[in-house]
Amino acid sequence: MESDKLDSRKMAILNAIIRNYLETGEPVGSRTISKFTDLSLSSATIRNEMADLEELGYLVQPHTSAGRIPSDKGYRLYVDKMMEEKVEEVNNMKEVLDQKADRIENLLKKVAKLLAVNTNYASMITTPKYRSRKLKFIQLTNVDDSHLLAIIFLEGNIPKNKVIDADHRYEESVLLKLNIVLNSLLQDLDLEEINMNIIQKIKEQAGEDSALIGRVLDAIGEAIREEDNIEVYTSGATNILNYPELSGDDSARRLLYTLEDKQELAELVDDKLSNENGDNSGKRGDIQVYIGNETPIDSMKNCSVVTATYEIEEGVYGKVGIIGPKRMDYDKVVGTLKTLMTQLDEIFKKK
Amino acid sequence: MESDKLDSRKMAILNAIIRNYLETGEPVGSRTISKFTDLSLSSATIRNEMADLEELGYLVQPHTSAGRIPSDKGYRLYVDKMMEEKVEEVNNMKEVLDQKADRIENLLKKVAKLLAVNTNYASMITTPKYRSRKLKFIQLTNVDDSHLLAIIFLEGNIPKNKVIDADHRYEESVLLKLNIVLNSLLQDLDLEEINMNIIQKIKEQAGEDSALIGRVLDAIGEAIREEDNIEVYTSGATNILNYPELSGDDSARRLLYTLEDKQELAELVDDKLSNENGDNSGKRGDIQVYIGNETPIDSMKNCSVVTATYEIEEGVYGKVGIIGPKRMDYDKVVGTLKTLMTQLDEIFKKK
DNA sequence: GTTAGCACTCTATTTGTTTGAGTGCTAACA
DNA sequence: TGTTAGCACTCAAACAAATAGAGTGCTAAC
Repeated sequence: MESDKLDSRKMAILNAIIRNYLETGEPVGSRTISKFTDLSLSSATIRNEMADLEELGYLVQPHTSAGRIPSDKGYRLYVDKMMEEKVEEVNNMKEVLDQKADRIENLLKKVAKLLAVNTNYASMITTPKYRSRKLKFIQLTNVDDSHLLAIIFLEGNIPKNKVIDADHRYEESVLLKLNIVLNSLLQDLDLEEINMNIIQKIKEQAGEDSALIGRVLDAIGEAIREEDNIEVYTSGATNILNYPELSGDDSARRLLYTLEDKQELAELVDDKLSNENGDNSGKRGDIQVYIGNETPIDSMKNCSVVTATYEIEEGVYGKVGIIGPKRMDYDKVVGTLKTLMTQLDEIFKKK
Repeated sequence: MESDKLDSRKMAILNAIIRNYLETGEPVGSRTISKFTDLSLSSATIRNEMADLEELGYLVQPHTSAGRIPSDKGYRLYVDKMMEEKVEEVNNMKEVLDQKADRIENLLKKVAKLLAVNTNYASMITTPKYRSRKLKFIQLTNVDDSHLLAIIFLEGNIPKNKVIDADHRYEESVLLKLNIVLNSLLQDLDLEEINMNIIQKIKEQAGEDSALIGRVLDAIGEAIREEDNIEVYTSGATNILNYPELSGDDSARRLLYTLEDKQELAELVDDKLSNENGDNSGKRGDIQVYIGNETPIDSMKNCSVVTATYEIEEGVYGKVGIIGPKRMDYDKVVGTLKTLMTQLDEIFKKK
């Protein structure tokens, strides 16, 4: 039994086969490789080598009289050892990202679209995940006779508005007092730290207006939870339909379905793609490639998924991903993501 | 030449054909109708009638030796004259709509999903369109040494936050003064009414802080424009793939594409579906049915689109739509939309 | 006006045939 | 011993012909 290590000729042949298949999408035969490469070997020799490569699990034959196509293992080897990382120019990246995006959401949506347009695959991007948001600052203001507005600033300078029902109009002086009480006791706390003890203190200090406090705390809770909720934006989902190997069976349908239900997708991505902090993932700038069955998301088992982690500030990460057929242009996708990461880094540092 | 008016037997036959076709999706033949109805006519007679109906343009024959299917004109007659409007129960509607939805967006998203799940077609819903938003109230607050927060209340009690760059920290008293100036001069104005004249006045009264005023006004402009922007939420787009008559050619692909690009879709819906205020549309509770080519949106020409207009408050409308194959279950869809409209009305009145 | 009957049309399905790409194996070669 | 030419073999895809079945239109009789 041969060792699992491939000699350089086998490597060259495998490389040629995969490159050819990525381009054409057709099973590639011995004759093609014989001409296509400068190894100057006859098709017969290639055939022997191909048979070996198949036995070793790097290639697969769709049927007896067809050429070979790469197996997942083959792709894996290609991605790990053979891929040439060229730096990818990304069309319009500069213009798109330089537009002022007041809200991070809008920036993320743009990024997703940019990726989809540039690669012709589907893309997705999550909002960044904070460990747990802390309250930075809260302010109550009169709106009308029966409503107050709570402006809630969370860690990361994110303002949230919550309208609160009130039984009557509050005097400015009362609001001022409440604001001071709330801020002095709640500042820099996250949800877990706001316990009964603290709540009790606030209510005491608030005196007769303690009824309102409950509603204010609810509003804070809501605001924090909302912001903690990871969201996912996708783009180019319909690009998937361009790849016959996916639209043939109902892979494409299932994939589109997953991409459409953002709620579920967010959970999947959060659970499955971000979870493996142990090994290689999670470090900024790193790119992960999931090939076929390696993908932890069921409906993407017939695809490859390439993800990257962006860092918006110390310790606050989000995920970007590109989903395409297994025969995706890995060089390009990885290059594109790397370029994007660099650009995003610059943008976030500036802030 | 016969009159275009159909006698009651022709009506009955056409009705039977359409109903049958809606169910099965297969061209329906004379024999089927002969048995299916209680007209007790032989297939030969039906055949003669069918030939007439075809000549009159209500039916179409895909090919010589096939049964007939309804033409757009046939569907139109069906929708106008034959449809039986049963009141549709909508699954879970109560539960879903009763959940407190603090933001109108969330309610709309839920409605879209509800419709898609209940009908098995695709659904879309726009945010309501205000004529032009007026400013109700603005308040500036210190955030830190180089930023202010502008809380901008628009007509309809919509709070918007804008963070404004500041060169230094402003004294509370200064902010108080600015707030008063801004509110006294800008209250209840829309974008068009905020003209150079007014801007000049504000700057005068603001004195040395007039530099800031420009940025504040920009923020107001942005807030109003953002809120004026119609957005569209969709759901169940992938349901489209369940209908072979659409996924056969690339209708489905084009439709999915349209539904994915919310930006473009919003414009289309706004332009084309809301535009015809002249005739029947736009009145609350009215249902419009666009069959095939009647649809003003290109990528939906092979579909039928059923829309309704909801009213969130006096004069403020939005559109809901259901997109499905031409052989959609019109009775059900119209019924569902009507039920929904009633429910929404209740919700909005409560507010 | 209605209907039975029949010839006719056209699609969809099946079956068989051909073509061509590609393989594996063997035997000869350097 | 590794490489190659040659050949028999396999299989999917493309094409063609045959068949079955659903449905029609028309005619003639009721």
